[in-house]
Amino acid sequence: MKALADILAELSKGGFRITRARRSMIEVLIGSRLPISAEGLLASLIKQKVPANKTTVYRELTFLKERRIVQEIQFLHERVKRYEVVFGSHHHHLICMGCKSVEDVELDGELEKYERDIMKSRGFKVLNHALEFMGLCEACR
Amino acid sequence: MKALADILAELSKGGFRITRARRSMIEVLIGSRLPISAEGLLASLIKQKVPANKTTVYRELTFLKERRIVQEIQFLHERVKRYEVVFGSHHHHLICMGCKSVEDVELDGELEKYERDIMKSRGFKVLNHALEFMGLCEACR
DNA sequence: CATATTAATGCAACTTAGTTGCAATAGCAA
DNA sequence: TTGCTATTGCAACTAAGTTGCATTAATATG
Ligand SMILES: [Mn+2]
Ligand SMILES: [Mn+2]
Ligand SMILES: [Zn+2]
Ligand SMILES: [Zn+2]
Repeated sequence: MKALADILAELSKGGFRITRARRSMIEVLIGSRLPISAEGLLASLIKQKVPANKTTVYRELTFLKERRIVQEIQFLHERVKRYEVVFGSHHHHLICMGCKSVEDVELDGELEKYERDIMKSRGFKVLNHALEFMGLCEACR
Repeated sequence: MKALADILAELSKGGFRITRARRSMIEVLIGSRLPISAEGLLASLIKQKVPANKTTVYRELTFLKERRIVQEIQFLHERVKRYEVVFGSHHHHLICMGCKSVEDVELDGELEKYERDIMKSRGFKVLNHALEFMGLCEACR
């Protein structure tokens, strides 16, 4: 779990400014348990009395994506994009259709086996993948 | 691979009308190698001199989805939805980042093992999943 | 064939999610 | 304190899809 101070220091070193909006957005992203949408992020800022604007939010998300500080996620059953802080390792999501909660899962070592099979049998070189599981969490079953 | 005549017969039996637009849309969907977008579908119809309209295309796609004749696919790297005729079995896609081609892959027996693991270790019951692989096809490597 | 019923269509106006140009503002190094 | 320029806000725009409503056209029936 990346700390706010580290991220800010890294940006500062890169010649970028630490504005109120930037700091607050990163705070909200770090504090958000489930991946958050641009709209949700904006609502969070406004609730915290941080003056912010739709355009700023989208531009800042683009900025943070470019720097690999956040990653964009498109859940299959939603039209909006969501964003989460990039942790060390690549992971996937378990999405509860009951309560809409989202949990992380890691199972990449195993997927790599498929990717080798795909290479062998089809000549297709997998560089990336997207996987999400929809279902019911323990509480909702 | 489902045949046009079968689909039309089934719809006719259900009390639905076989219109020029409906027939042509199903034809285009059957004939399209890679999943096609609403816009692409409309362009196809117009090229074939089938009078059609954006609204009709979207409404027909909704109709065909409800009847499980086509399925909607959201590729992660695109904003538009795509549609393909539903073949017998559930499958996934290999998307070439070079030439944008799309190939089908089936590997579901194996994913079920993960889903059982997820159930055991997290109490999360997987009901559905989405998986796509991005990379380079044989020709583009 | 003629005709009634109603499924399907076309148009325009609307919505949602995100983008862009540009002038104004504000971090921060000096 | 000041200058440079990164960042912001606003309004206008775009892309993808949706909706209400009046009109048209499949098709069942006589
Ligand atoms: Mn996550
Ligand atoms: Mn397919
Ligand atoms: Zn739940
Ligand atoms: Zn290719």
